[in-house]
Amino acid sequence: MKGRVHEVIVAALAECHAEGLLTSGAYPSFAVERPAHAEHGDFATNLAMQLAKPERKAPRAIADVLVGKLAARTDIIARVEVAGPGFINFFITPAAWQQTLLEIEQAGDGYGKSSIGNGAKVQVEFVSANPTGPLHIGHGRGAATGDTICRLLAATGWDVTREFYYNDAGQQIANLALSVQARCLGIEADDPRWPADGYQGDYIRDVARSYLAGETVEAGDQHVIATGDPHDLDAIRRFAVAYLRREQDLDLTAFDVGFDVYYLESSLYADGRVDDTVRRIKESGYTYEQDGALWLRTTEFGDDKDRVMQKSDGGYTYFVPDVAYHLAKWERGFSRVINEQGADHHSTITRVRAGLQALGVGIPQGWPEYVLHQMVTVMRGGEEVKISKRAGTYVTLRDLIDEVGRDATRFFFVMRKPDAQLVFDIDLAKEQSNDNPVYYVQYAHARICSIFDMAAQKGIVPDFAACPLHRLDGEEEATVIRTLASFPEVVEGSAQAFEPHRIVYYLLELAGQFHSYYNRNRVVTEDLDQTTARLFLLKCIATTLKNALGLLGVSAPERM
RNA sequence: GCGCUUGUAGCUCAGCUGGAUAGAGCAACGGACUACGAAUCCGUAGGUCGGGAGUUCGAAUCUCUCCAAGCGCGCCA
Repeated sequence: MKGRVHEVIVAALAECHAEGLLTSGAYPSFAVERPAHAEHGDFATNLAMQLAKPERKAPRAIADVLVGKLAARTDIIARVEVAGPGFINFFITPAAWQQTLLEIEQAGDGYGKSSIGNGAKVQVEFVSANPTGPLHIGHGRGAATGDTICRLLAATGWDVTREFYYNDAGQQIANLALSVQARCLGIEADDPRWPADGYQGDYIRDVARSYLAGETVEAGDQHVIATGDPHDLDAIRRFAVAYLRREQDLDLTAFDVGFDVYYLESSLYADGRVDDTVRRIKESGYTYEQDGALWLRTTEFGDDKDRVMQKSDGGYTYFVPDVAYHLAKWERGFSRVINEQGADHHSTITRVRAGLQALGVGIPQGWPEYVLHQMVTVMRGGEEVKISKRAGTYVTLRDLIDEVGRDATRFFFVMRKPDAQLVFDIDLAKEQSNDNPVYYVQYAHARICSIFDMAAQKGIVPDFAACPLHRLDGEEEATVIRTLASFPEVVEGSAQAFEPHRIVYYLLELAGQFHSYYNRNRVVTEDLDQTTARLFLLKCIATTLKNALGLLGVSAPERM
C-alpha cells in the first residue's frame, strides 16, 4: 500500500511539472510514512516541504497544487489534506485496505517476501566459534542474530550463503590438544605439569575419556577414530577438534541453525593462501621490518597504531589468516559480505579492512560489513549468573535450549537490537504466562487455529472465494488490516538495517491487536457473511504471524 | 588516555534512518468470563528523551562538548 501511494505521488508530481503548475522540474527524494496519530491519515508525505527550496515557494502552497492532482485518484484515496507546515495526509478508502487481505491470502507462506535483493549473492559469516569448547550464551546470541539476518535477506530476494569459519589452527588448538593429553595422563589442573594455558572445563575430561576409549567421531566430512594413545599429540588434536566440532554442530542443529559452508583456517595454510597473502601485502609497500618483526602500516587505513603481521619467532599474528580468509571470500565472488560477531572483537574490523586495502585489489573500503552484538548477561532468580570459565560456571547454549526451549531462547536472543546489551532472564523465558512475550505471540496463533476448529465443528464452511470484505468495516478491523499490510515494509526495513528485533516488535503489536479485537468482537455468529469475513481476517492474521515467527526460527503452534 | 557501543516512565525496552501532541510491556491501582481458549482484554497514573551548545521550517534521531556504564586498546586469538 505504501508503495502504491508512493507511485501516485510521483505521478501527480509529473503531471504538475508537465502542466506548468510547478516550474522547477525537480524530483527531490521524499518520504511516505505512517503518521503517529490517526487524525493525520493513513500515510503522509513531506514532498511539498522538500520542494520548497527548488520551487522557491511556500510548502503549503505547493502542497495545495499537488493535492489538486492527488484527489483525483479516488480508487484508493478517500481524501487528501494539507496539514501542519506542509504535510500532505492521505486517507485510504476502506475498500482499498480490505483488498490487501486478498493479497495476503494469495501469497500465503510467501507473504512478506520481496525481491529487492534481485538474487544477488551475499555471504553471512556468523558464530565461527573456536573448536576449543562448547557454544556458550554469547554464541547463542550470534547464532540467533546471524540466522535471522540470513532468513531476512533470503526473504527479501538475496542469494544467501551461510558460512562458519573454524579456527582449527594456531596456538589455541595446540593448547586444546595439550589439555586433553594432560587429562588422558591423569594430570589435574593444580598439578605443576598442567599446561600453561590449558583448558580446565569438565568437557575436556569427556574428550579425554572418549579418546582413551577409542571412540569414533564424525563431524562434517571428518571421520576420526581415536587411537587411544596418550602420547600421540597429533592424534589427540585431530580427535579433540572433531569431537568439539560435533558437539557444536549438535547444538546448532538443536537450535535450527544451519550452514552452507564450513571454512577451515587450516586449509588457508595448506593451500598456501596465507603465505600468498603475506607476499602480496609485502609487494604493496605498506610493510616494514622493525625489532625483528614484519609490520603493516594499518595507520594508513585508520588504525591508531601499526600492527605486527609476522612475529620475530616467524609465526603470523591472528589477523593475517583473517585477511587471507577475507581475500578468499572476495575472490569467491561475494561483492557483499556480512560478518556477525561479538562486539568484544570489534578491533579486528579495522585490521582486516586495512589488510584488504593494502592488497590493492579493488576491494571497497567498507567491505566487509559487520553486525556486532553486545554482551549477554544471564539472570536467574533475580540475580545475575556470574560467568567464570575457570570455575566452569558459564551457561552453554545447550543448557538454555534444554531448560527454556528453542522457541523462547531464539525469541529472547533477538528481542533487543544487536547494539544493545541483553539481559537474558531465564525465569521469564521459562514462564508460561502473559508476562512471557513468546507465549503471548504464539497464543494468538493457537487461538486463531482453535477458532477455526470450533467453526468447523459447528459445520461452518466459509466460502472465502466470495468473501464479503466490506463487512470488515469496524475501527479495530481497520487497525489490524493496516498492521497486516505493513508487514512487507517491516521485513524490508529489518533486513536492510540488520535489525531482527523489529520483527519481534511487529509480532507483539499484531498479536496485541488481535487479542484486543477478539475480546471485543465475536467472530462466529449467526450472521454468515460477517462470520466469513471475520474468519478471513483471522486467517490472514495467522498467516502473517506464522511467517513473521518463521523469520525468527520460532514455531507457530496450532495448540498450546 | 584513545576507540566502539549504550544512556528515553519506578524496572525492561521500542521509536519506522530528520517530521506533527515521545510509545509499549512489567510493577501499582480499578474493572471484564452462564457464548469462539482469562496463556486474554479494558481503564487510571507515570517523562526536563543523561547535561549543555549547535545545524534548520522541524532534533530522542545529525554535529560538537561534558557526565555515566559496558567492551576493546599484545610480537594472545
